[in-house]
Amino acid sequence: MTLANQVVYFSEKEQTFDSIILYMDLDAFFASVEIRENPDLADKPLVVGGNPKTKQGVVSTCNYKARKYGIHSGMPISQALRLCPHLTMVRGSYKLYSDVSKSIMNIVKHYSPTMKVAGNDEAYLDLTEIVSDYEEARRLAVELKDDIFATEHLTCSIGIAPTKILAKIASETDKPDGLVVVKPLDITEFMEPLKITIIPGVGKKSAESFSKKKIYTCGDLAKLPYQLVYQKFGKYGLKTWKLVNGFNTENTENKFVSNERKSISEEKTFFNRHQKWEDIWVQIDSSIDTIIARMRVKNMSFKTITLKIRFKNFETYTRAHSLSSYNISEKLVRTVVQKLLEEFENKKPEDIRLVGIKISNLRKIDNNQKTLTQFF
DNA sequence: TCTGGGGTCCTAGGACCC
DNA sequence: TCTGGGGTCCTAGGACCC
Repeated sequence: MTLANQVVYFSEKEQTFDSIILYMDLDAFFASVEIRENPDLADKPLVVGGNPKTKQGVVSTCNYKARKYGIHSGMPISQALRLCPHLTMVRGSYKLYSDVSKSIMNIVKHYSPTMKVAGNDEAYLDLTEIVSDYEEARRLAVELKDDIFATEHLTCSIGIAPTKILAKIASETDKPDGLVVVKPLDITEFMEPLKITIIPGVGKKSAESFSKKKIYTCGDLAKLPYQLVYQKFGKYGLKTWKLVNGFNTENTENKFVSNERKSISEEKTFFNRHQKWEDIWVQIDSSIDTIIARMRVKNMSFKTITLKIRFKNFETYTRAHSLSSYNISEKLVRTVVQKLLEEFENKKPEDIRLVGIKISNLRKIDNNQKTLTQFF
């Protein structure tokens, strides 16, 4: 299809903003909790994650002192140590983080009944029905920050804007302990100087392809004709173009509907690498156990099983099989995984770096239906 | 340089059906 | 001797997020 035939659709909804959204993000969450528990760490560059003894693994979170050295989430520990040899490392107390997170989300909940928790350390609040304007929203945000600090001694950054994505971007521009409000009429001016990578979803690869067209900031993208953007970067590019030009790219009707879980998975990396097939099967069985247990707690059933294998050269394969109907049997998972694994049985088990199991195509088990079948 | 773990979403090709 | 078109489901891989 040629470009001339392509229809680009701008709806009326995209031109209107009728919501006020607050986004809250806890600052360097895991690292901040560690510092709260052990104040001696406060003045040191600190990372949570990885194995301090073997220096394997990656950075999960780091404090702002560590970020000054160029350290960031996802960076290999060995590289972080090269950037900062006197780095302090802790393994992480994930149960504690989860408890603190729950406590904070409980506080946040008081500020609006329409809330969406997005991970351990972030949440969106719909303030549309709660406040009458952006100034009132700002005052509410200050209150929320004080509330969180008084209870949990942690700081957060807040963005307020007419959509979730803009509120998130707003919060990113003033960290830590920031508060940024972007009103509908200020969107394009606000976006213009920001780096294109500030947009959630624009990662390394997208930034690279944008830079080939001399696009580095949101303003660079905004200036281009949308036809060209669509041609070069496709659907996602066009959506990004609309965003930086101040269009509303969000579906306002169901923006706070909490979505059902789509998959449950577990994967494990072998670090010592002397495993035999037996050891790999021990790991697989244990993963199947936890996954099925989690599925049962959620009262769900599955249709698709996926095996993931990564070799030490980082070559990664996924093999999936879908059943003809929904199922809950762990035995069946094992049988299917066994079949899927056959393809790799001529490989050396010690060359395997990671195995993962995933169930997807999930469906809630209908309790009414269950009781009905008891009668018939 | 060495790359965790739990997720979501997107793309592209192929099978199959009407 | 030339093979439509739309929809749906499945698989594999990859980008990205926290």
